[in-house]
Amino acid sequence: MPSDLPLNDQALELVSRRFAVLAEPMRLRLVQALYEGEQNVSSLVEATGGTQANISRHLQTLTAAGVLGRRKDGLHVYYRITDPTIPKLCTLVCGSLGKTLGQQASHFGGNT
Amino acid sequence: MPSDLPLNDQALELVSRRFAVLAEPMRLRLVQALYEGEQNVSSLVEATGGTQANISRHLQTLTAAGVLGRRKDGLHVYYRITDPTIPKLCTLVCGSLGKTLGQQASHFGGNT
DNA sequence: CTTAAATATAACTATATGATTATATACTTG
DNA sequence: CAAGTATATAATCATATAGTTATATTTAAG
Repeated sequence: MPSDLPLNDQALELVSRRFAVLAEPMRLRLVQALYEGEQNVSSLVEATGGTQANISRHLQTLTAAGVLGRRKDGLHVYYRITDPTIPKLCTLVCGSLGKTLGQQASHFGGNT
Repeated sequence: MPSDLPLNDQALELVSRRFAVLAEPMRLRLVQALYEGEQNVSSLVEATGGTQANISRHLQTLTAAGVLGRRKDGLHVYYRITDPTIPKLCTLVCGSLGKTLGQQASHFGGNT
């Protein structure tokens, strides 16, 4: 827990950038696909339905932000989630949206 | 906790939009300022150092997203945090960044 | 060394949005 | 109703970035 609020300008910039990384549907799709474990780029392209170039760019964004890690094995490059807070963040947001939207969002709350 | 992953396209859109709302330093500054309790626009303008028009726009964005609530009292409009997950989200991100950045981020971890 | 496959990068376009300036709206007081 | 204050909105500009297409890089195999 941050001990001395308010955060200074640099800190706010970093926090907002972290949120921005998660503010794209395709990147969330990639993160989701990696919940089960590491996957190479081709698998992720197939899993997400994106183009190879676009997926590669998003993977780089996620990796640069420290969200994902990269492992190279021959021709293939495997990505994995390295920041353990990512699933927690997504879960928190899903829960919040589930409450806000109520039954319209059956994919969030699991409160059937 | 989401019971049936992966989230569909609409859900991903909503989650990413929620993250996007928090992906701006000025909006985080507003949220921070409201940690202590509700404040009117003038106070928030002063607290954040922004212009009145810009603050008003950001407050509208945050309110439309369900992050803030609005209460009108005469000439003044008071905003408050209504989504209890917001502080938790920020705390999670701060903690994560604190670990990643180490001592460079004395404003995150409070680990002095 | 050549070919092929997996991944990354560059160049470009389109779109979204943050900041600013000016103006409008809403409310209070006299 | 007139004047003043608090807040919101409109119009505009500048910038960031997601997606696409084409090409480059890396590695393995023959």
